Amino acid sequence: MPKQGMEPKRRADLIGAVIDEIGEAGSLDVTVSSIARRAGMSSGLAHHYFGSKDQMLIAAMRHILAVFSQRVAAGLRKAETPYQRLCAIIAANFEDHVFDRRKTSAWLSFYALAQSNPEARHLLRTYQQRLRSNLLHDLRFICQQPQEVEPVLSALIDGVYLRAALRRDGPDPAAADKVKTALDALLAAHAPLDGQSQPSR
Amino acid sequence: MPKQGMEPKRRADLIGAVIDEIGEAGSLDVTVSSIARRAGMSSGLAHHYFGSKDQMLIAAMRHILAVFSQRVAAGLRKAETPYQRLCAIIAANFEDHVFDRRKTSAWLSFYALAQSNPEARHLLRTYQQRLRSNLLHDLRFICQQPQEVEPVLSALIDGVYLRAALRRDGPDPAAADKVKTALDALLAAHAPLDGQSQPSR
DNA sequence: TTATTGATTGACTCATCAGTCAATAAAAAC
DNA sequence: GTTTTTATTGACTGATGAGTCAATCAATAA
Repeated sequence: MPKQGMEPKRRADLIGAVIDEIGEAGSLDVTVSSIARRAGMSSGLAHHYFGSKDQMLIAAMRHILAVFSQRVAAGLRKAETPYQRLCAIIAANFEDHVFDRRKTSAWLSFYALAQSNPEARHLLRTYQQRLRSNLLHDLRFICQQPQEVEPVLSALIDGVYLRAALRRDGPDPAAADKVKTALDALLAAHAPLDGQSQPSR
Repeated sequence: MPKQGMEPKRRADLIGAVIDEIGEAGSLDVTVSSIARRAGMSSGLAHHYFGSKDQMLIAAMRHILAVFSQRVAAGLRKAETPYQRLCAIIAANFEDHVFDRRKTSAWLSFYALAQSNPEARHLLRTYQQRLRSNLLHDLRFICQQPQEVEPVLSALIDGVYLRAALRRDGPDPAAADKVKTALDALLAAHAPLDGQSQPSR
């Protein structure tokens, strides 16, 4: 069995297993053994590659974040106007790739983890900053007080995500629309710079 | 020492200690012994009164919720117009009584707990339903699509709370304002029934 | 006084689990 | 063919912690 170059595959398998286990258990109370078993290896090997359980959790969090970033980037590439770009960012949060039960469940647990684990907290902050700068970039074009609108939009995205994740019945098709409802209202209230960039469909 | 009628005080002390411990640890990984020690009694006694650790956690959650409800009710009593009532509901979420570090920290952990513990999930749902019906009651007076606006407002409150709680530096005075910003924008966009009930200050 | 009840302790049991380690096996390098 | 490197196992250790329980103690009721 022992072939060379196993490391990347094993790491990937373990990360997948971490997400599955957390998603299924609905908490971080999962054992290294169960994770390893699910990934088809011994607990010793899991430790061999990740060093500690915490490192596995962090790696899983980082992975979810990476997939998410990738989806945002893909969405942005297709968008043309600032308004479309904003919609793309919003949509990315609730896309099926991102919003599957295992991942949302894990994500909620990571919120809790961020309170006690500095590395997890740092990752969360990174996510938040990226979201903020993405939103601000486009808001500047179509809104007079981007600084006021951005925090509202960010919080709303997280709130809608949180609630949908807690409901636990898969992707909510209306989720992104709720955010857009608010976005439109906020844009209307915070006078756009001119008429052209309005909800250009 | 053994006096009669200790139960209510001991239960209250334990609940306080649970919140303190979770707040300090930033996670549900707190031991019954440490909770009991903080509350000034033995671990055996803690079990005597609550039966299990989970029951202590649930009791603490219920307590936080009860305090919150009470603060909402107090706020509502002082409000007169529907708009003022909405503001009171929003403000209650970020009041100092409610938004102290120990409690927000515990609350985040409860979000995670709700994923695996049915009783915790039920409590959360109760909170959400109460919030919804409170908001809807007043939105009906000053908004044409209360059904559309309510979920946005609810999610926004949770999102702002979540983010402020994660930041971990005490009450954020601007938190409630963020929600009100959105509320005003939403009200403006979803045409109020008439002119009178507008942001009547 | 005596019996009963509720409060209280802390030692004990039992289980769980993270992390270690020595041993093995296969591939690759020489 | 021998050596080195890497993958891999699973038994083991040490620690921790939830929940139990028998025993004690004091107040109250009889």
